[in-house]
Amino acid sequence: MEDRFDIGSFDETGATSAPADFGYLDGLNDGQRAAVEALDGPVLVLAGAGTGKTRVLISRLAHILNLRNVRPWEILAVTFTNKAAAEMQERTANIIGPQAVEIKLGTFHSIGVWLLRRHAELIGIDRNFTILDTDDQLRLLKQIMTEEGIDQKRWPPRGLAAIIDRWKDKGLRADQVQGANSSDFAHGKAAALYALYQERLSAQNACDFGDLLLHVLTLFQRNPDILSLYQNRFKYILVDEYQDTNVAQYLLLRLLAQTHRNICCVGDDDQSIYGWRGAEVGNILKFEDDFPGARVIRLERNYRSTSHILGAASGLIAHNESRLGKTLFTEGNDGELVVLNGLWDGQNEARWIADEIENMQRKGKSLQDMAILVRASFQTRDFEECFLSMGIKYRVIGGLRFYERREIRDVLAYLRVINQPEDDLAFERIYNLPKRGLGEKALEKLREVGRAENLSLSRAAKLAVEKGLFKGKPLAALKDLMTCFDDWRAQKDLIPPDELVEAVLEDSGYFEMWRQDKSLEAEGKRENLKELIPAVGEYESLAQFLEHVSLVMENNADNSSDMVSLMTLHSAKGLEYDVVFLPGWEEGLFPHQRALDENGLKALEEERRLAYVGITRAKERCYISHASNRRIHGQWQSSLPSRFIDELPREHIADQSEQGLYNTTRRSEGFSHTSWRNPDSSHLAEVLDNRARANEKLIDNSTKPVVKAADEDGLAVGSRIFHQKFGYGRIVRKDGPKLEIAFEKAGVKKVMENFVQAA
DNA sequence: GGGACAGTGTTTTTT
DNA sequence: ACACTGTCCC
Repeated sequence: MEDRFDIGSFDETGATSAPADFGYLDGLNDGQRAAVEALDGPVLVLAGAGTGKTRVLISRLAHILNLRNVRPWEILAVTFTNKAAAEMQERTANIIGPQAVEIKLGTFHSIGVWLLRRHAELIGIDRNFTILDTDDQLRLLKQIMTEEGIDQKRWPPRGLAAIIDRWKDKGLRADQVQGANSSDFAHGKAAALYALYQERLSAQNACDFGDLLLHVLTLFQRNPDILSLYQNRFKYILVDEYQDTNVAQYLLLRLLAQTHRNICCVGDDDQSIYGWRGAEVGNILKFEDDFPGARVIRLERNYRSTSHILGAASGLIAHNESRLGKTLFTEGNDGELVVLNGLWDGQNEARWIADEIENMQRKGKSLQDMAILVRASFQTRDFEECFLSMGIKYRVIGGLRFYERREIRDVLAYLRVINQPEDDLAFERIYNLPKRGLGEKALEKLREVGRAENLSLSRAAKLAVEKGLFKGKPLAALKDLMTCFDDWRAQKDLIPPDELVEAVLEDSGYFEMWRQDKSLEAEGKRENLKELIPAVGEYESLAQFLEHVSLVMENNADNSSDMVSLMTLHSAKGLEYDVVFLPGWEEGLFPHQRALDENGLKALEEERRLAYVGITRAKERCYISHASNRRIHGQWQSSLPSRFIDELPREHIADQSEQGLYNTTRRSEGFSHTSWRNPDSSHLAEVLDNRARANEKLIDNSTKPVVKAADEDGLAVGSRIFHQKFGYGRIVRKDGPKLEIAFEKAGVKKVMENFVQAA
């Protein structure tokens, strides 16, 4: 497949000879049609949620091939996820036939790898370089920090990883951040550590994910001849989810589009939810400046949701200030109001949702058309417990992927060393796994040899054995391991990759290790290992398999049986369900306190977009809920309804909340919003002020004590109490351990007995 | 080299 | 609460 795309070798003779079929244009609305037909020049398609964006992209691909003298491989189509790429590939093939596979279509990263493997030598690495994932990246950084004597308690390696990632997202190489004030990490050593890290990566012939883009950028910037090859080749460029591009990706696109200027970016600024990992909404906001003369086409007709759902979502997102602004409309029916409910705690919330699910199921709705979308993954737990006990089938989407499991990563490390002897990280992972009596000392010796001879660990190991630097048990162990590697490498291109993996599992003693292990999880690990073999068998070579693994960490979601889906809001982007439940709309959780602490108003807007993404996933019914009490990190916490609830237009909402549990305006001075004082959040400050003022009123008429018989703890209706979070208040109602309390500052709330003390 | 213990940090996630 | 890390000691 690789070299079919070789520059210069392709056929320039003309466009498709078959008579053009324009069937894909049928049924497009005006906006969609305009977006499909505006073939030349820069085009920005602002495609709101559910407006048929993918259909437009695919029709556009077909239209280009039909009308312009262009071969499929002269079109570049970029997506963010493999899933999106696969979907586009498939749907395009349905329209234009087998030539669809010749379109250069993939994720930014897979296209980066493709380019890098062709021109690796120009940026100083070998074409069979290894792609490191986050885990390897972190281990390498830890090593470097240890060597540099940096206190990893004070400066967590994760922090450094994030700093470097953000630099790479911005398209900044180590030499471009020297002396950057960007970070006082480890007393300003971040830039130097970044440089060291890059040195180590090249020495190991490895790239991290950021490099897959940054190296290509460097390649293009330093080799104008290479750049122009691709500038000429790619006559049409299409970009999906443009709002998620980071600066490096944007720079790459801008370079590539320079010659033909036929670039079409499709995105929705209101669905930009990845700012925290370097995405720049700015890219979409300033498209017209970057590509002068750009046509901007808005897709505003929503085909997905009922008008109440759309109304609720639009009303909410209208509270964001930095947006291009779209007005989505639907010609579908009103449908049901968006249901809002406030509940006592997380369990009740789960129970209520479970009941609703069962109701709907009884009315004939299938489970696979329903989803529960949460802000943070720990929230799925209450639901899992509840569904398990009620016998509702569910599946959790996201979480640990197959290739991230420890036992799989261990085997992958073996395979990586076989494939690429320079891969020290992989070598370190397995040189003593299973235990073969090689410890820290042995590794240190190998490192020394490696440094002296400028060799990688696995090469140094071989040399050390030959030179007789080891004795006794370590010698035998190392010798044995080296013989194994020699054998495996010799066989690597002679036997199919699955057989090689089997050999590795047996010869290395790795599988045996789990056979010996009598612990509960060992069986599962063995199962996973066995599952790995046929998976590898699907590839032609070991190298191909490894590349697939590092780029396509697939979420093998089993779509076969009827289950409710549970996932985070982030992973729900791009999906749709008839019925969507959005639990946990509480201050602190959603919007997430930590996001607000770190990024203030900017984060608040991103959280709001996340809420918007959530609501717009729903086609027919949407349920939003919040709980007054929730256990977070083992600690019970009371919380207020999310400010996003206040922002939902009432005309689209059916509030089912119990009286007293839910009041929009219960915020006041002195608690919950103390932790973020952003000077430029005046708008916010105003909102908070309004809420506080409303609270004053509420307190006045809610503090009438009604005295009843005293309880054994002295907690009776009418008694004055103190609560950690809400301050002083008076009990107005009591139901076992559940108290309803009129707080002096916080308004009326339901609280558990054990959270208050008599005052 | 492994087991016991203390300490720590718990948003989101793709590539 | 809980899971994961690092450290200490045998």
